[in-house]
Amino acid sequence: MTEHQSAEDQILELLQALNKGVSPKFERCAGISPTRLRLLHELYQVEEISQISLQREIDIDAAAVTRHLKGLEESGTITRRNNPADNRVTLVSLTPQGRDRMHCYREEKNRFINGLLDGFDDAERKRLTDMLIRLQHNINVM
Amino acid sequence: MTEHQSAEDQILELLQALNKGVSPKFERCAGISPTRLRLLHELYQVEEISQISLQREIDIDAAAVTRHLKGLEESGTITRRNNPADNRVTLVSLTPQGRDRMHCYREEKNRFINGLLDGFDDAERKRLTDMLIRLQHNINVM
DNA sequence: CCACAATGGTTGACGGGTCAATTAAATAGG
DNA sequence: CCTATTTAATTGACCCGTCAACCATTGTGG
Repeated sequence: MTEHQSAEDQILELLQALNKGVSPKFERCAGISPTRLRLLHELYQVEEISQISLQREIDIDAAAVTRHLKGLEESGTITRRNNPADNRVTLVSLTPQGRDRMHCYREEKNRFINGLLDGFDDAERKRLTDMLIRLQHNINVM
Repeated sequence: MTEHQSAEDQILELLQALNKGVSPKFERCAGISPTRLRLLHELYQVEEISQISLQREIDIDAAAVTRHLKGLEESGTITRRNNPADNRVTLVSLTPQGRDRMHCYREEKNRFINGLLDGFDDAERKRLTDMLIRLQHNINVM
């Protein structure tokens, strides 16, 4: 059967290899893990947000959110308090230092992305984005 | 500064989301994790191979290799023995049952990839592959 | 009003990857 | 030859994600 497998085959492995490369490199460049930066990015655009909303934005497990926030709280990047109107929810917000740090992070992130997309013109960036979206869609319907 | 960030920004998150989707879905479809299948795939094309060569092919940590092989050995998929010519290296090979199982796995993998690339014609598949390779390259030189 | 569901969050255990330290074997060089 | 270095593999500790169990709180319907 499909013996020209190599071409398509490669794509799966490329995706895996790519991700294996991207995250550590990003962390080394930006000084923060991609996931944590996404958390902070959400917080940055908002005064205060419940943990559950945060989780739904970021789309990772609630347990992972809890643990990241615990770390970020200890490092003085965020604060948490109970929602007086509903004692189940905890509200999260950036501390002033957290907001400060975001400026560096954003720059590093832009630098990183530009490096990653080096040699891609606008049209290619768009094509790449479209393809990734289509792949994502295909996975979702599987 | 870069305020049209959204386009490029998206790519990082798309890559992350994609990988988050691909691995579990693959495992659910194929009944084995992508990494383990890659290990078995290497073993499939060879009579016997040292752990270190295997590791270099797959490009994961030696510790991870050890643990995967331990699991695969317990499930009767592979066997290991010492290289009599060099007692440091252990030689790994598929058991007959392991070879059998690979037939199913390969089919499932092809099915999965076809699903993933649904709607991509040959030209697009090639373009995608090329782009992924370029991204990988960009990361490596960062 | 009260029992029962639903919701938000935390915790523990597990899989999968990393790195660092350790062990055993082989190889080199004085 | 014997020490010193390199090499292959293993182990332990850690990070990050998942799932499942649990707790507290809130909402709901008889």
